Amino acid sequence: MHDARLIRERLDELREAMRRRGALEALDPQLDRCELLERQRRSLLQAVEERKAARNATSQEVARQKRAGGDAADLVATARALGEEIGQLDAELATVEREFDGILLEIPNMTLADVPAGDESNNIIVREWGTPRSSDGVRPHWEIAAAQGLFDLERGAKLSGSGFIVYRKKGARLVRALMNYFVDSHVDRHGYEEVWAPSIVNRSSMIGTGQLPKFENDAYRIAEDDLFLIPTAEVPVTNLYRDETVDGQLLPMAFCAYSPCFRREAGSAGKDTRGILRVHQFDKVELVRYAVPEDSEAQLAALLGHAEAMLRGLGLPYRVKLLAAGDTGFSSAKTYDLEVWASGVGAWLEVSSCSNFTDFQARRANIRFKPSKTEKPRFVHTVNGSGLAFPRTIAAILEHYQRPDGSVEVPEVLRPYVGTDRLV
RNA sequence: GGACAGGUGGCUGAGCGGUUGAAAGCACCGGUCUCGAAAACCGGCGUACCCGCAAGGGUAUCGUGAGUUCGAAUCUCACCCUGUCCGCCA
Repeated sequence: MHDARLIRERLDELREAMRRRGALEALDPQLDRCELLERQRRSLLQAVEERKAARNATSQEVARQKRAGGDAADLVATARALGEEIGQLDAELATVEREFDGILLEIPNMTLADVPAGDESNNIIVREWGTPRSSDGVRPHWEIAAAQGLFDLERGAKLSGSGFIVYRKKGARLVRALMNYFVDSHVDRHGYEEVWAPSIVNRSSMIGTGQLPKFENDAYRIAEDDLFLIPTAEVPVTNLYRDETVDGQLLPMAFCAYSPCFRREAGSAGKDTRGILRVHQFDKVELVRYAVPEDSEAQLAALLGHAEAMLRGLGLPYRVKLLAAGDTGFSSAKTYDLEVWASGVGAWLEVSSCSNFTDFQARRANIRFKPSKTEKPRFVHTVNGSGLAFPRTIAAILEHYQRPDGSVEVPEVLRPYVGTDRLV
């Protein structure tokens, strides 16, 4: 969420930011409306506060006179009249604020200066690592998996519906291996605090990180309790310090959490849905960092490096893509996608999305820090990214490491976890 | 799920419906003292928003939301959360 002052003082800047996202046309009427509401809000606020001040003074006078044994009937009448006015003005103010906040909650973050403007055709490949394997003679992961019995899509569909997978045998083992390899690496080598958080969160948490209110349809909701299945561990982990002020000396803070992720993927049927590329439930290890504003870009670079280290460790060729403003997520100010090369599918698959959210989430979730004993609290910057998402990583492994005999070589770093050097 | 108890400022902890933004203590900040520190003493010390160039002024805030009242931390209702006990259970 943006600072309401932005609407009053830097609306042009906000407009330009929306233009860079290609969202200005859609949002311009809302911004105009916001500007009007902001003015109305202030004038109503002044009017109502003036009357409240008068009422407070009158009430004090009533108290004084009653103590003196007097009759304050006329004062009480004045105060009551003020009270009625206040009631009306307060109601108007509430209406204006509700609409204002409603709009503000649905305006995306402003991207940083070095993010290219425009749609995804303006994305920039920042770097590539490794040598993509030729697709010649490489079978797609779903064929290999079927041959080896690694996952069971049919029975997943029977249990839950399409888009739910049952991993079996070495497939299941591979999931567990990735979980341990990723978490161990980030905790032991990259200095993250290990976190194991709830997979179900409340509405406030979802608003805090920006999933709500705009994207409620994308989440699984437990209506009875108004709770949501998390689409990523980013939600519970970022919200750990919601409505808190942390000691500035503790920044940066770094958290690493494995979690299942649940996504309705409403409206995305048919898009990259083959095999395990887009499913309703998958597993992911998430990295989250809290930073001092001046340091958030450095923290993003560090986090990106930690995610990249996983792909290098696995020996999977990948590239780093800086997303253009129009391709950058709602809450993000800057995002790098990590894409792994899947030779069987013949495509680059997104396995991580590393973002700097600046103070956008912190303002929503009210996460602040005190720079020093004497300074006022400021909003932290939040940074996060996958390190990594499992299904596409598994797809890439199966394809990159497949051998002519149909078996799959287990990446060196996973062998201790998988227990073998070949999936047969 | 049931029965009690309780939610006050960074912490502990007072608070007859009327100068209570809220006693007191601790913590913290500034100062005096000291070679320095501690102790002692003096002063300060929440947050958000509005008006104002500023000085300053105003409003709100005692779990959340409604309500009663001229006036609510104090009364009423609903909800949320915490603790204890019972039930159930991996």
